[in-house]
Amino acid sequence: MDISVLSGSALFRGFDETEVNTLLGSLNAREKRFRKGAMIFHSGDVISTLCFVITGSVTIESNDMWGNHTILNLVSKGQFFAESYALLPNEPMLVDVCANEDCTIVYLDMKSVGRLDESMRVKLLANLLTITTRKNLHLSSRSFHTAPRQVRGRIMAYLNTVSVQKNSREFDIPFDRQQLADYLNVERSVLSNELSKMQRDGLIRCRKNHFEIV
Amino acid sequence: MDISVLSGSALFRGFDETEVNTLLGSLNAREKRFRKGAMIFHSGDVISTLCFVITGSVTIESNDMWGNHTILNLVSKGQFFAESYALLPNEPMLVDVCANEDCTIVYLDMKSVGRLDESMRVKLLANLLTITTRKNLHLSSRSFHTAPRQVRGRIMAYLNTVSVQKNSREFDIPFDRQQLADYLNVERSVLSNELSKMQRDGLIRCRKNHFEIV
DNA sequence: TCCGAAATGTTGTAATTACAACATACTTTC
DNA sequence: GAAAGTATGTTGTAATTACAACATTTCGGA
Repeated sequence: MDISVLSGSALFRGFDETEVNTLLGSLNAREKRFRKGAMIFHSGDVISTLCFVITGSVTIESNDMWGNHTILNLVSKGQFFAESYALLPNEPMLVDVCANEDCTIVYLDMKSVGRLDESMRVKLLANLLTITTRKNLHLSSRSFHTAPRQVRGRIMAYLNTVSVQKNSREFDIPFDRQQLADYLNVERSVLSNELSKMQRDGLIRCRKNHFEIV
Repeated sequence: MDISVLSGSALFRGFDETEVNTLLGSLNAREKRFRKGAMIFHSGDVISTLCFVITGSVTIESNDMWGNHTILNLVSKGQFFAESYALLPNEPMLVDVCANEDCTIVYLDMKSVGRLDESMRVKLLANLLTITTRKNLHLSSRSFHTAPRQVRGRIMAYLNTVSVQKNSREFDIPFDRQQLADYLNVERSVLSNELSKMQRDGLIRCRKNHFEIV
């Protein structure tokens, strides 16, 4: 198992290499690979493992019975997912998790946290708290992206956020057109159309998933 | 200060009355009252206090420069808010917090957590973790309510959630029409209109904020 | 390089929503 | 209890979006 990415993660901040190895053992760390498009978790699953993305990326999705397909979040290399369900035992998942590309996931069993000695537990809990708190802010950012009533406003809200994150007017986004549409809660064709108009209006330039804000 | 509500809260689970009093001192607990409609925090504020609703309720809102007004969450008596900003120092708030009705708020300074002795800190961190994790699930529930493309779908998604929470087909909701519209991200008049249609179609019955799913 | 599959772009029409304007009902205050 | 103010319901029109159908581009194998 490649522990370099893991030991640099927010969860193990403040732990040295030896401690990380001990923790990985205590938390019964397991690695698993998925092919692009594979389902990692299904809505309704009950889990107790925190998940870490070693390579690739996954999408958190809501798929309801009327065919509405919504992407709530994209989790990329070096980030965690399923914290909520790992830390609240018996809460069935309300979302699906899919491999957005070929990826490697490490599972960490949170039921074992109680058995750690107190000094390790304090540090781990503090790190977990930072992770869930940051995830909170991240989750609400989607609300800002879907808050504008019109498609153009949503696109701009999203692109602005990415631009600020990447600290540049030119950047790649992790979504293809269909995924961006599902994330912004609009029709794919309407999204394509609006992107064309925005280019004609000189607001942006884009080609595939590379964007530039003019 | 009325500590009975506080000591029964998720934050102080596992602490006895004496410990709660000690903690309230260590965390520099302060109480403040607000009139309905008052702004408790503004977007851009930097805070380090966890906030607890003793009486009344508050709304978490996003108000952008184009006049879009969106309600992200309603926090009622016995619940916490601003955890994310309290726990991540120097993160400026992205939302406004408003008094939804006359209310009493207790501020708890999270900068002081590091000074607690270890056994108390572990318990407090574990409780904070539960709070933020639950808040995570709660935040994503709004995504499910706004996922349907059409107004009727959003209304039903929301009413179903409330119905499940209250374990009854008949219940009150905490929003008036304008607020419900802002929460579901639709026009107020369209919402009113759709509610009328749904009553004519025999799906629901409602009067003011009392609803019944038929 | 060619083919087929998948992704993206374009267009037109039907359906839905936004918005404004107004009617009605309910509340609060004096 | 009347008046004023607020909340809710209704309606029509303009604007936007959904949806379907098809054109074009891109990308990976054969």
